[in-house]
Parts: sequence; C-alpha cells; structure tokens
Amino acid sequence: MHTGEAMAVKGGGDEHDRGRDTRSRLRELALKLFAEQGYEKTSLREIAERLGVTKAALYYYFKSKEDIVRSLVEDYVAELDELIAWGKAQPATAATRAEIVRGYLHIVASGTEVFRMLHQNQAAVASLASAKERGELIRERMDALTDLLTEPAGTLRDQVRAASCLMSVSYCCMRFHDRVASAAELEKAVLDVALELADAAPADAPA
Amino acid sequence: MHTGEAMAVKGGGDEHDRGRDTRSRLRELALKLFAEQGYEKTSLREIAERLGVTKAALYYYFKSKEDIVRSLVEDYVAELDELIAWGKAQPATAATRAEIVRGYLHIVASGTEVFRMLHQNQAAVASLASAKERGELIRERMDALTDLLTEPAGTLRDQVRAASCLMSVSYCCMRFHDRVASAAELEKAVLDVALELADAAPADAPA
DNA sequence: GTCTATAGACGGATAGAC
DNA sequence: GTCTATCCGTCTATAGAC
Repeated sequence: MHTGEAMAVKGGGDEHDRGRDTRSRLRELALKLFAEQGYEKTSLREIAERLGVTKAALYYYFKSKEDIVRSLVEDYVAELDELIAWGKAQPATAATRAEIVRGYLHIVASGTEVFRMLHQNQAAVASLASAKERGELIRERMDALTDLLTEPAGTLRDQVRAASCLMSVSYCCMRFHDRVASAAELEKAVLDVALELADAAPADAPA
Repeated sequence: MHTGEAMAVKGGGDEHDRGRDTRSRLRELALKLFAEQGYEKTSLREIAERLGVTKAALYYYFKSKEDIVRSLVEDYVAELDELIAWGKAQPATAATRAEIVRGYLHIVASGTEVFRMLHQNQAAVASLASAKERGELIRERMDALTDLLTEPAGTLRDQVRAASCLMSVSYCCMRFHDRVASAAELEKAVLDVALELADAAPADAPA
C-alpha cells in the first residue's frame, strides 16, 4: 500500500529490540514520542538514548530532525493528494462525496499514529520548512477536501457539515483507536456518522 | 462574563500600542503568538522585543512562561467545569444534551483564540506541569462532556456522534472564525450541525 | 516597573576516528 | 554504521542596579 517507507506501528513493543535495523526502530520510536510528548519536547538525545545509540548515529539516517517527520508523513500526504486529484475529476454527486469520505477514512485509518502526531503538533509541524515549501501539508489538503464535499453553491451550514465530517473521521479514528475492540467496528461507526454529515440532507434544520 | 483575567482579543491590533498596561498587552500578544506560531516556537525574547521591553520585565508579571498559559486558559477551564457539573446534576434527557451543546458552543465562541491555541499546541500544552496537576486540562473535560452527551447504554456509534459533535463545535468555530461575515451566523450554523449530532437519531443508518 | 548582565542548561548539528 | 568530542546557538530564569 505504501511505497516502502511507512510501516505498521507495533503496539506495545518498546525500544529494546536491537534485532531490527536501526532505521526502522528509529522511525517507529520517533513517531511514538512525537505523538505522545510532542515534536519539540522530544529531543534527538532522548531518541538516541532509548534506541541505545548516540545522537550522531541518527544523522547517518536522516539529515535533520525535521527530515524524520518528513519521512513519516510523506506517504500519507501523497495519498491525500491522490484522493483530491481523483475527486476533482469526478462529477460532483452525492455518490462521489461518499466515495471521498470512504477514501479519507481509509487513509486515516491506515496511519492513525501519524495523524495523531500531526493533530497533536499542528503548530510545530506547520512551521517546519518542508511544510511551508509543500503548502502547509495538512491545512491545504483539508480545505481542498472540504470543497469537494460541498456543493458549488453551498451555504455556510453545508461547509460546516463538510468540515465536521472530515474532522470527525480523523479525530474519532485517533480518539477511539485504543478504546475499542475491533478496528473494523470503529471504522463502520465512524463511516456511518461521517456519511450522514457528507450527504447534507436538503433542508430540515431540527432546531 | 469572566473573572477579570480574560479579555477580548483585539482583531487587527498589533503591539505598537504602548498606551495600555504591559500585563494586558503581554497576555494579548502571547496568546496571538502561541496560537500562530506555537507555544515552543515562541520565545520570551520575541514577546519582549515586540512588546518593547526586555525579557526580565516579563518576569515581573508572570513567574514563568508556563504561567502565562495558565493565566490565559484558567477561566475557560473553569467554565467547562461548571458546565460539566451542571450537566451531571441534570436528568439525562435530549433537552439536557441540547443545553450542554449550547453551553459548550457559548464557551468556545467566547474564547476562540484561546481554544485555537489549545488546539494547535495539544502536545506542548499537555506536557505542562500545570496541566498534569489539574488533570490534563482539555482531554479529561472532553471525555466528561462526551459521556454527558451519550446515553448510559450508548453504542460505539453514539459515542462517535457525541465526540464528533463536540469536536465539530470547537473546530468549526476556529476554522471559520475569520472566513465569515457575522459571528452569529457562524454560531447558528455550527449549532444546527452539532444539535443534529447530539440528538442521536434512533436508528436510521443511511449506509 | 524596567533594565543590564549572566548563569546554566539543553538543543541541533558536524568533524573525523574507528 | 557507530562512536567521541565539540561547536554554537537559543532558551528559561535570576540577581541586583536604577
């Protein structure tokens, strides 16, 4: 599914498995710490220590701290871009919108930990050079997807529904990820709610 | 509405107004920078410079950088706690849930910039000492409110709806705050969508 | 209330040996 | 591939004069 950089994040595993190659362990641990403690609070010294190597060793694999994040995120950004490109080429029907929601859910669900990191470090990640070059990574993509979920002549309420729909997907995937028995069950519940929001029922304001 | 610490964040105003007292200007500028650039990326040096004073002067007003955040946030946390306490004392009816959503919207809308800061710096703020003492500030409150919006025997789908409802309110208030003509119009649209999610229509899954 | 000066720690990053 | 050693910048915070 991914091009090779990304891998599943092992659940309970810690950093004492010297067996695997350093690069994988480094990526895995960095992702975990960035998501848990924050990007700026996590120093390369801490990563190196817990990995059982020195800081200098990290620079053999990544040219900078920021480069680690880039490596963690790039595949998912590419998937979002694919989805957006596909959506733009489709007719703006309810069926297309549903398919976009499903696609977005699929992407988020396959990279929960990465999206958790992005969500918890928005300010820090946004001010990364690679983020600025490539268009703020997340924000622009969310805007594009929101547009695709909104009818051309959409009202503010429709835009709110569309934005809520996407936010609901990413937020709930992260929030309930560790509180639920089966991932499939969660995805189904999230999809249900998101599709409701995306379908934008004509005009029956209940308030 | 607030106890005196909080004040409205002036819109376009910058930092060149030496007229007002330093403490207010400090709080205002810090909030702006924390929200825009992130808590960790914003140094006291930068705040002091743009304020036209020295770093040392800041320590006359706040005993630490973290203390500035505490001062910015505490009133809103108190309001959330009030809402939660009120909700727990009410019968678990649909009317109560609607009132909780309205209350939450009101709190968020009255402190958009503060919530934007919290949202953009979740990892950084969560690892603050004051956050750990007082129970992670936001996360626990969101959990409590989600519970109040969910029937005791709620399904996962109901929990997802409740979580989406709250997230939708805070996220959309922030996201559309500067893209909309009137704040009242935005609040109405957000409330519409949120109430739909909170009412948790019985069982008509559209998928 | 605000300043100058500085302590003291920690951060990312690099050079060069092995 | 990994290490030792080190550079240099920045940060929070404090002491003490005015």
